[in-house]
Amino acid sequence: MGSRMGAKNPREPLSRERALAAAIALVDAEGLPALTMRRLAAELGVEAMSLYYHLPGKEGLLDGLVDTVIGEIEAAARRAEATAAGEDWRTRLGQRFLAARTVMLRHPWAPALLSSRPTIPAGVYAYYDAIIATLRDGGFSYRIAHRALHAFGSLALGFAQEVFRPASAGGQTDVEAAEAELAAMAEALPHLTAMAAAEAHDAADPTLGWCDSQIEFEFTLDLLFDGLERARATGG
Amino acid sequence: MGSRMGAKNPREPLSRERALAAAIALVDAEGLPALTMRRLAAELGVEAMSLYYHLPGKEGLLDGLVDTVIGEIEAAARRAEATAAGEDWRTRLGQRFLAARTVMLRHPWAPALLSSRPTIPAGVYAYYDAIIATLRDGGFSYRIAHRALHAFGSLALGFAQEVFRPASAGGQTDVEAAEAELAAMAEALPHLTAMAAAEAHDAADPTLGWCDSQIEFEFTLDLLFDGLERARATGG
DNA sequence: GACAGCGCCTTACAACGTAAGGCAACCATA
DNA sequence: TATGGTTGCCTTACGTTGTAAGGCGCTGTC
Repeated sequence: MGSRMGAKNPREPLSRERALAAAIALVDAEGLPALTMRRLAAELGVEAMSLYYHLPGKEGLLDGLVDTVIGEIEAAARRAEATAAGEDWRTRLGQRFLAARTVMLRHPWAPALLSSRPTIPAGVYAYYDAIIATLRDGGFSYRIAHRALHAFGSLALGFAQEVFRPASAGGQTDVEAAEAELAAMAEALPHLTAMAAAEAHDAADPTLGWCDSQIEFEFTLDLLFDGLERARATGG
Repeated sequence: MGSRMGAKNPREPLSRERALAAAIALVDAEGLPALTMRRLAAELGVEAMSLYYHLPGKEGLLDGLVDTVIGEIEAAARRAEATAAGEDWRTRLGQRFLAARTVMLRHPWAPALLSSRPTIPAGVYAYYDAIIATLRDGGFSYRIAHRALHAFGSLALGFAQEVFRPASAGGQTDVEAAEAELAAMAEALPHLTAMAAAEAHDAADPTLGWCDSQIEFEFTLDLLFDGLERARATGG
């Protein structure tokens, strides 16, 4: 039972970075609710209170997670906009937003966490600053740039708006119940079910899981960009 | 100490409705974190466990809150669209969205609660169904209607995207610290501060609290509606 | 008048975040 | 080399949360 019995790697010394990395791994794997101080500590082979020497409480931990994600987004966006250097404003912005989206898809918990934070993380302001820069570069007034930011909304950070989420996401595969539910839905929500029927990309999938694809994201992007271009032309 | 000593109103008999009403009042007044089972029970002059006879746990309580808000939105939207009957699709939809927004402004906690729910509330589908109906009535294909729903995103439910939230919303009025922070910001975020300076509606307000007005909401609405109209014209 | 059950309460428990303090190992200094 | 402070982790304990289990009084019915 000697402490520090192992030869190499006698438990490397914990740190904010290690804690944050473990937290992200944990949340990626098991979702936000799984992230408790005790659980994270266990994941690091340590007791809960030990975390407090490297992190200012749970709130600070969450702030760290947010900052890390924003950092990833910022990095991805910068790369994306670098490869699109010289292009017009909309392809540059589009690349930026799509890059942000890939990060968000890697961390599905990020939107919920970000929007639950009591204050807007500092990194987000930097991100917005870059957007405004691109818009200004594209010949937009501050006024339209401002409104554009609002219009983009969470889209700018890569949030995918999932209109339809499977009603029972858990391993529920009660077929007859699902069919009954579907029938009831068809009566109560005629237009929605008609749309689903008309739009179902893969016809074999009755779970309404056909949304939130890249297509929708880019459609919205084009919609907004077109609108902004016209707003600029008519002089905002 | 006789129980039931009061003459009239000997504590009317609790019910799901009374509990939900009290919960909404509580959350309106003190925010979501204040809503605990014990606190809500106390507000009703009752013990915590008594709530479980009328509500299926806290999750069920939150579901009830969501349903209530969606109900308010639905009612307001129906009224709005009724007064706009006969108008074209965009004024009808616009009225609907603005009505939803007034409800959301009454319940600032609603967006956070709604987006934190693990499954989309049933009422939302009904709401979307009405939107699709209006779009179809306006001559849109299901495909564009589908994409329109995604493009609207949370806007359809009246969510106001607050790009800027006061960094320290608490009664922090440390003037010199705020000024120092502002100066640092001007250096780190030149475009954003320039925009803020150019856009500040009331010049005396340095807290960046000049966003998220009705104007921005309607601007985005017009942007999207214009775009959709053009998408319809070119045949989606 | 016995009895069923509704409505509320009491008690208790596990899990959470975290305050307070302890203890071993290190490191600089005298 | 002895010593005292600092660092890094642990132990214990507390208050708060949601809620399972069961008790107790009132009310209505046969």
